[in-house]
Amino acid sequence: MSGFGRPQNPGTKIVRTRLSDQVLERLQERIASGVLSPGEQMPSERELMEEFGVGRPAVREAMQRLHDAGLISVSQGGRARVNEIAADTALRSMDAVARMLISGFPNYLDHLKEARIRFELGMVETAAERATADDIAVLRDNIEMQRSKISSPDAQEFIYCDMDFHRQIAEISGNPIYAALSEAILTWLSAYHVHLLRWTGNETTTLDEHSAIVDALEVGSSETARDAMKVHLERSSDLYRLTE
Amino acid sequence: MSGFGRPQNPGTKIVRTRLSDQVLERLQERIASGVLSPGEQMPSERELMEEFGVGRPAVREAMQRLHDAGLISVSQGGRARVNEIAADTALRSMDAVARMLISGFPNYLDHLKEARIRFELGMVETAAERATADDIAVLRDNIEMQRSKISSPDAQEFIYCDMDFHRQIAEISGNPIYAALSEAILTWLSAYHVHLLRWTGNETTTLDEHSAIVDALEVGSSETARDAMKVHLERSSDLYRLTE
DNA sequence: CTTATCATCTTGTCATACAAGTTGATAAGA
DNA sequence: TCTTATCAACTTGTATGACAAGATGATAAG
Repeated sequence: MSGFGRPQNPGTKIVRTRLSDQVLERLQERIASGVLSPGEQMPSERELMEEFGVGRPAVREAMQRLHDAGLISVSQGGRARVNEIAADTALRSMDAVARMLISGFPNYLDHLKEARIRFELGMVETAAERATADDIAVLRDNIEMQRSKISSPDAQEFIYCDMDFHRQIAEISGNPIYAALSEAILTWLSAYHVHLLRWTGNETTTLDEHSAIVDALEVGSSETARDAMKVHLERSSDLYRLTE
Repeated sequence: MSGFGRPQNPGTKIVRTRLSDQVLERLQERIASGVLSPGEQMPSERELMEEFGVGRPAVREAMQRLHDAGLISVSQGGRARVNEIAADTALRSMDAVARMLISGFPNYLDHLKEARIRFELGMVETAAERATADDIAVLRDNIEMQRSKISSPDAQEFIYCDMDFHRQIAEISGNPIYAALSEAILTWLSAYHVHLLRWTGNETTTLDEHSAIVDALEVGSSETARDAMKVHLERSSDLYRLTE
């Protein structure tokens, strides 16, 4: 758990930088600095290996890592394209590890649930400060939409509306980090509860709680919104469970 | 922004799965299921290419991606070792993208600052519920340590103590996700303020605010701790700035 | 028993070759 | 002239062989 922001002590062993590391660094620089702007720009592997004076594996591995990080899209036959970077790009790159963490250590699911509650409480406070009349209308529409799905043949439709509700609050907050993080957390949590969740009998309770939250957002009261969200999340939190 | 938790429509175009993708998936399965436990277990590339019936590039690229995700450690000459997975493993894999996001879009620094404040507020509430007498003692020690660094020749020593204070609160919360996220956010933020920060004249104010937070933690009052942390963060927030 | 040497295994890198997909130009047809 | 089909030239995906460089453990010398 040694902080990785610290300047390294002069006694640490030197790191062997592989060629692909250096190529990766150069390419990252170009993308970060905008020399390679989002679109169709990426040079071919042959051009890059000639330019950097390295073999194809070095270039190839660097490109592979850029692809894994979500910075570029590569497809057979065509040149690689630089993606436009966003907050969800970063989170997507840790998706696999996060899933392994949750499935490998069940208590991480509890930690994630706890973090999610705190996160949503903070988010709804921010949303309360910035919600416009249009935002309120969108949320009210969503509630009605969800109400219409109560007796839907596909039970998951109801849950998708629920997720959309929280997604919309994330957008209202105006912070793209919130939006991306909310999306990611919902994805990870839903991977472990969707298929065993019924909600039978709690649908109207959920809708009432959502309405209370929107009411608080409408009058711009952070405290009320936070309290309403807290009630909502702590009740429904029990629905996310690995076993039992 | 299409939700990636949704089941894919049956009309979407099929994905060409590369060989390295399949190898990666198999290896990820083995690590997640514990067949490959943390330690020295990883088979050599030759063994894997023979076992899976693919060429070395496919195996190699898969191993490379495992390395980038932080799941294994590879070194020239020796076999790859499986790392023990933790929350910071996941966050480290998005480090590069996060930095590009902040440096490329300056307003993301503001978004991150906002998110950090909300995050610390939630974290300190949790910490207030769980802090033990020993935890309080550690925090008090840290404050004294930081006080001794006020007139240190190296101004950054003071800041490192400050970061440690927040790091310790993260640990007290008992949630490893908080600890890892706190660490990561501090790292990203400090990359953009450490070198231009003076704090001259504010050192004692900082220490007083820290003391107020610890006092609240000691009596286990979430609300008081939250308020104290809010005062502290909103005052010092102005110190993080790209320009000006 | 300690230490130095070395054979062997490993990953890092390169070069070449071919398969498979994409793209744009060219030629045939309407 | 416009549309369409064909194809040549790129591109990435993959396999193979080769050599360099580091790590490891056994062996031999002291």
